[in-house]
Amino acid sequence: MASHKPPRPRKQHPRKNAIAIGNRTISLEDYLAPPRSKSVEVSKSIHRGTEEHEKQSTESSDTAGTIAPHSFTSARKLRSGQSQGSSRHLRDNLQASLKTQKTLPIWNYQDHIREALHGSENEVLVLIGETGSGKSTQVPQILYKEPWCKRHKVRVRENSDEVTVGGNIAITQPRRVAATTLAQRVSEEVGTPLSNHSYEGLVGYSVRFDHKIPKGAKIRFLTEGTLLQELLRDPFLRQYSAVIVDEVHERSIDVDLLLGFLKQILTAGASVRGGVPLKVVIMSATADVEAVKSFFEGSLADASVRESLHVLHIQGRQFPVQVSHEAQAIADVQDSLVKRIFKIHAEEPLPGDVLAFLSGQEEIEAAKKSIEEHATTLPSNLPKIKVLPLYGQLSLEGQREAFLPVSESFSRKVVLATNIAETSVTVPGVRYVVDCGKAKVKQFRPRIGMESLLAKPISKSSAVQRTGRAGREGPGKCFRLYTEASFENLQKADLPEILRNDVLGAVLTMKARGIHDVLSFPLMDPPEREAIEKALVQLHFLGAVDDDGTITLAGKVMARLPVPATLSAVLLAARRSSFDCVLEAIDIISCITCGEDIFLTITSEEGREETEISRQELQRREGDLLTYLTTIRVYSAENSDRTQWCKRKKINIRNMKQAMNIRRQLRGICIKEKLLDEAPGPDPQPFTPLSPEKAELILRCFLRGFAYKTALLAPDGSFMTVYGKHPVAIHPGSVLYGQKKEAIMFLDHVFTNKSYAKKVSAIQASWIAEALEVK
DNA sequence: GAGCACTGC
Repeated sequence: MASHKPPRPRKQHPRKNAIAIGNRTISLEDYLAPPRSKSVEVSKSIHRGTEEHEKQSTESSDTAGTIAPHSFTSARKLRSGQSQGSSRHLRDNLQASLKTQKTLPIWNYQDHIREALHGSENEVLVLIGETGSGKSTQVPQILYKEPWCKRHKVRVRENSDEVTVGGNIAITQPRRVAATTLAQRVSEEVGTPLSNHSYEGLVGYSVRFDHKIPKGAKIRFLTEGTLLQELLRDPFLRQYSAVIVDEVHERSIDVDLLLGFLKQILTAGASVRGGVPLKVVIMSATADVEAVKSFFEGSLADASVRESLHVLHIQGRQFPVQVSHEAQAIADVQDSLVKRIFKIHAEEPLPGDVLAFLSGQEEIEAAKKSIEEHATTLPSNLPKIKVLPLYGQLSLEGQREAFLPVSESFSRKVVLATNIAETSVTVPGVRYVVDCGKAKVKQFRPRIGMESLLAKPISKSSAVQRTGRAGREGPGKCFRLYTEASFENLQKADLPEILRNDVLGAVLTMKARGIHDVLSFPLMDPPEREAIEKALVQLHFLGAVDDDGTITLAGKVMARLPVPATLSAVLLAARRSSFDCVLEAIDIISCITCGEDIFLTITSEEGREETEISRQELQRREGDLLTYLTTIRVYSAENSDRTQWCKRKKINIRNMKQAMNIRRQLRGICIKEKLLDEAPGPDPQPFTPLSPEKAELILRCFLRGFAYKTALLAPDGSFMTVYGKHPVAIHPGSVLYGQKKEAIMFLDHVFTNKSYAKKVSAIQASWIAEALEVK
C-alpha cells in the first residue's frame, strides 16, 4: 500500500454506497479498492487488454459515403411549386427522381420486401445492402403504403381508454446529418415539403435541436438517440407500425440498446400494442447476418419464426481492386510505406492518386517529411508528387486541400490519412491504396475507470473497407504492408462500442426504461458482468438507483437530461441550497459536452506564447472547469464581434456555438425538471468575475459526480489516484499543467503515452471525503 | 509538452 491514505467514508457509513446485485452486496469501494498488484501494472494490463479480442459478430463498412452532399434547391422549388398549385416543375422533378429510383439496385427487390412483411403478426426483415443500393431512401417509401401501415383505434387493456396505434414508420440513423439529408431527399422524391407541423407532408425528421415533422408525416427519420428518448414516453412505440434500423453494422451503443428494446417489444407480442403488429427492418451494409438473425429468433411467436424472419441481400456496385500483400512481415513500416509509394509512383500510370492509411498524426507528419525529401531526387521524366496530410486535428482548410485535384499538371497526389478516410470522408481520384494495417483505438477499462488510446491491428472488415477506397472511380490496386497470413489472422470486425465504452449511460438508459434486471437485458454483445456491475455501483453512488437497484426519482430526471450520467448528477446536486450553482454547472457542462475542446490546440512555439497572453483573462488558477466557465461567460458578454473574439483567443467557433446551443437546451430542460426556478436574463449579460468562494462551491458540487476521479500529490511531485493508487499526470493541455496542488479532480482519464488526467481542477483533499458522505 | 475517428440525447 502506498503512503497516501484515501478518505475512508465507508467506515463512518458502512452501508452507504452499497448496492444489492443479485444475491451480493457490492460497495463503491469494492470496485475502487487498490488492486493487489502494483500500479505499474496498469499500462501492461491495458496493452494486454487491447489484444485480448473475443468473437466478433459484425463487419463494419462504408457509411457516410452512402449519403452524398445534397442540393437543397430542388426542395425549395418543390415547396414553392406546391404553394402555387401543381406545376410542371413538380411533375418534372418527380419524373426525374422516379427515373433515378428505377436505376437503384433495390428497385428489383420491392416485391420481396413487401412480401417479407405482409403478414398480420410481428415480423422482422434483415436487409443487407451494400453502399449505393438505395435502401435508406427507398425502403420507407416501399412500406408506407402497405395495408398494415395504418392507424388503429384500439383498447390496449379491457376497459382502458382508446388509443391510437401505428400509422407511422420510423427510420433511425446514427448521425444527425444522415437523418436530415435523407429526409430531405425522400421528401423531394415523394414531392411533399419538409416543414414544421403547420404544413401537410409525408416525410419528416427529428434530431437534437432540429425537428421538422409536417402534419401527417408517415415517414420519420430519427437519430438513434432520439428514438431512445421517445421510448421513455412510449415504451411500446405505439405511434409506429414499423421501425427501420439503418446502419446497424456501425454498432453504436444506441443501436445495440435499440435492438434490445425492439426485441423486447416483439417478444411481448402484439397485445401490448392492442393487437397492432410491429414490423422491424434491420438494415446493414455488411453485417454478420447470423448474429442478427439468431438475436431476433425467439422474439417471434414460436410457430411462425421461420415465416416471420426474413433475410434479403442486395448487391451494391464497386470496381474491382487488385490486392497484394508483403511476402514477409516487415520491420520498418514507415520505411516500407515510403518505398511503396515511390514504387507506385514510378510504375503506375496517371491519373491515379495514392491514399495511404497510417495510424496517427505523428506518423503522417514523419512520412510526409521523408517523402518530400526523397521526391526532390526524382528524375524529371517522372510526374511530380504532392503530399497532403489528412487527419481530424488538421484545420478545415488543411483537410480541404486533400480533396481537391492537384493543380499542377503532370503530378500525382499522395494523401496520408488516418482512418478518417476509411469511412468518414471520401478522397476523390484515388486508384491506389497503401495500408499499414494499424489504427489507434479507444478502449475503456472499467476496472480503473480509464480510457486508453493505442495503436493496434485493424480488423479484417476495416482492411476490406480500406481496400475498397481504391475502387470508387475505377479499377484500382491495394498494397497491404503485411502478409496474407496476418490478414487472415485479423479479427473479423471491430469490437462494438458497447464493449469498448463505459456502460454507465447505457445502464441508466435501461433502468429508466423499466428494465430492472439489466444483466438479462437482450444485447447482441453483452458487456462483461463486471462492467455492468461497476456501472450499477456508480449509479448508486450518483443517487440514480436505490439500494436494491431500483431507479430513483433523481435517476429518472438524470435519464431525461441530454448529458452523461455523471454530469446529470452534478446538475442535480447543483440545485441543492448548499451549492446553488445550477447556472454555473450548466455553463461548464455545455463547454465540455459540445464535442472537441473549445480551445484550439496550438502547435507552433510562437503561436503558443501569443495564445497564452490572449487567453490570460480567461484562465483561472482553480483549473480547467472554472476556465471553461469564465470563457463561456466572457463570450456571452461579448457584445461586438464574437467571431473575431474567438479568433483572438484561439477558440473553436463551431464548438463554442454548439456549447451555446446546449446551454439554451439545458436551461430549458432544467426549468421543466424544476432544477431552475426561472429563465435567466437574455445575453449579453455583463461579465462579473467569480468569487473564490463561489468557485469552491462549484468544484465541491462537481465532486458529487467525480469524487472517484481524484488524485493526491505524492512527495516526489507526481499524482496518485485516491482510489486504485494509479500514477496520473496532468495533461499538457490543462491550465494546471506542471503545477503542484494538494489534490486534483479530473473529468477524463486517458492512457496514451502515459496516464493523463484531463479537465483538471485543484481541490482540497478534505472535499473528497465530504463528497462521499451521506447525501 | 500532447492530439485514431466518430456520434448522440
